[in-house]
Amino acid sequence: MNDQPFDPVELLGQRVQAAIAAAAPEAGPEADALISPSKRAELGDFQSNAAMPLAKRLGMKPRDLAATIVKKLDVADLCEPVTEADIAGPGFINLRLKPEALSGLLDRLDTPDLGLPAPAEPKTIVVDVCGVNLAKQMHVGHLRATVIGDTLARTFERLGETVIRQNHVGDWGLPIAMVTRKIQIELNAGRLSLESLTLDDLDRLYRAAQFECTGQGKALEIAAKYDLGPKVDAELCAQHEEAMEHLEEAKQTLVALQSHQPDVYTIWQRIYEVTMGACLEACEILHTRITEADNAGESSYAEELVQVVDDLTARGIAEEHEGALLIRLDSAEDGKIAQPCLIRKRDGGYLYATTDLAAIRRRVQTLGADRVIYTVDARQGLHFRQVFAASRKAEYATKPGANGPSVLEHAAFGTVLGNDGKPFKTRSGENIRLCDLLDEAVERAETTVAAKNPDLAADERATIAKAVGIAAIKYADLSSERIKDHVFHFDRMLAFEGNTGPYLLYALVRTRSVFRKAEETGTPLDHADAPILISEPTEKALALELLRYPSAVQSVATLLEPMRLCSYLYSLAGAYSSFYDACPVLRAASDDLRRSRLRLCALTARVLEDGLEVLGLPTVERM
RNA sequence: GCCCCCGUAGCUCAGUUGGAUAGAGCAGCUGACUUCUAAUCAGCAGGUCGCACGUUCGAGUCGUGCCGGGGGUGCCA
Repeated sequence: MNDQPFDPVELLGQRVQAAIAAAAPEAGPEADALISPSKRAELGDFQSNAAMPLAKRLGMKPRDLAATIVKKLDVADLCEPVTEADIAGPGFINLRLKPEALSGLLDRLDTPDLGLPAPAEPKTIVVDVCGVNLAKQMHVGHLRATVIGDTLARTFERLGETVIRQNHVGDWGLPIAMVTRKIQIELNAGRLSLESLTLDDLDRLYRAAQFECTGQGKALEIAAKYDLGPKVDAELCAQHEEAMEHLEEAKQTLVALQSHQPDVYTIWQRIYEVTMGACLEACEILHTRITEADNAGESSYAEELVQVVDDLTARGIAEEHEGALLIRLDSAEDGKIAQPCLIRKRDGGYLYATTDLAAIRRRVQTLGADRVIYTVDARQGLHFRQVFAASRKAEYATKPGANGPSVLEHAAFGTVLGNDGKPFKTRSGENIRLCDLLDEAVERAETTVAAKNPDLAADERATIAKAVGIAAIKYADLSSERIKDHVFHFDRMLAFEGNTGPYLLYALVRTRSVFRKAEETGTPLDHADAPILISEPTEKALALELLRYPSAVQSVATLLEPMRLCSYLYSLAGAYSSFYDACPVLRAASDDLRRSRLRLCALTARVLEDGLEVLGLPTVERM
């Protein structure tokens, strides 16, 4: 009974398609009806643009074809009569829904799943999120990888797919060995204790270790390049030798780490604990569903790298070049890539591409991914093109028994900029700690909440501020196109006006407050099965907006653009605000009208709630 | 050098596979609160869609070439 589409675009699409088939059989069954919401509300609710491209293809006059389509069109149950007068411009066909048809469609949307039924055969989607590194503070880049990744994962969960989040923690390799060694030295010198180790300690020591082991090498190169003289060279050479010694020790530490030698491994475990503790705390504060269970760090692939490289060598996928091992991609069918994918260094060490190949193998072949999505900085673009092509060449991207490779996608995001248009950093060029950023957002939100609503008790105000601050910061990240750089601007995201998280939270609060008020005043609330009456323009606009919800969620999944849902919810919130302003609900002219409007409010509330849940924004009852 | 991304109102951003008069918000201006939360709504003003050709009945959207900004580029991750 509910198998008919409720989405007017789909429904009218079927009818127009049938009309096209009757009007121009030679067009073929694949002819698209090209239905979209009308650009000009005064001309109709929906329009079909099908006649123009089709007429071109068939060598007909578009208006003539449109006239024939209109003649064959059977939409009497849905639309106001469609005549030649509804053909406009070069051949647009304007369609206007009958009010009772519109309320019928809303009835069909108003089900527990809100028009998004679970698929018969769920797909398995792996989403790579977070991208944290051991011993380093999280910053705005991690914010994007975490927030966008989690929202994409939530979207697929909402659509009923099987979702596996993977936190590919950078927890292995030489840089980690360097900091491990550094901490070992500090411990032995009594300057540090494992018990009281903090992420700030780690962050500081990580950079110190980097500097010790590599810092001077670059300086020497520069000195040589600009010929700074023998004294500078000698000085730097001495330091360089020292760095080489440090590096050598770090390599030994790496070997010790790889063989799980207890004294070193214990330190590594503690580093892991401290870093991941902070990371998971941030994930929780950010209202994501990322947990410890999603951890699948580089260290978890350590044992697999030898197998992978042996396998690739044995099958001739990888070849040796000047002592290094690489996979050539310049003849690959799926996009030639000039730069080969390097999987083993001359010194025998593995690279991050090696780990990523092992990760694709596990994700597709063991976890069974039909689609793997990487929410990672756009600057990694070439790397992922290489790794994706290499894994397809090696058939690691193909599920056992499958015909072709699973879909591998880099959901690339741009850089977060400061007000000056340069990457978002402190004046001295340091990364700003994510936890400080979140604290500041919540603090600022609390100030505003206190100003707007001074009557709130302190604890409720704190709860609201937390939700508003986090919603603001997340929404700012989700509401523009992923690939574009975006400017981080506290005042704008927390302004509570315009296209912001707080505005959406407020819209939801307003839908809820109607029901609270109704209860307070003893107004009857029996609206569940009330017939929806569409009379006022703002009611109609709201109804049309509500019907777009399922396709908005779908488009996030297709395009991997949470912005689609943000725009939709913003537009829905706007439609609701206009409706709320123009149409009295509790004081409506009749009981029927009040019940109809209450039902519209309830449906709006459910769609808003559901949409905010998909985005992963926390909500509140009052603001 | 080669490759990728971005360029739309003063600012921040939308603009579905090419469709009607390029849309929001902020800032500016004008109205609306003894009223279901004004954190709102209704309206005004604001544009050489980086530039130039091309394809098309039709280009912000597709193609080519420039200009400007950013990023990447086989032994870091």
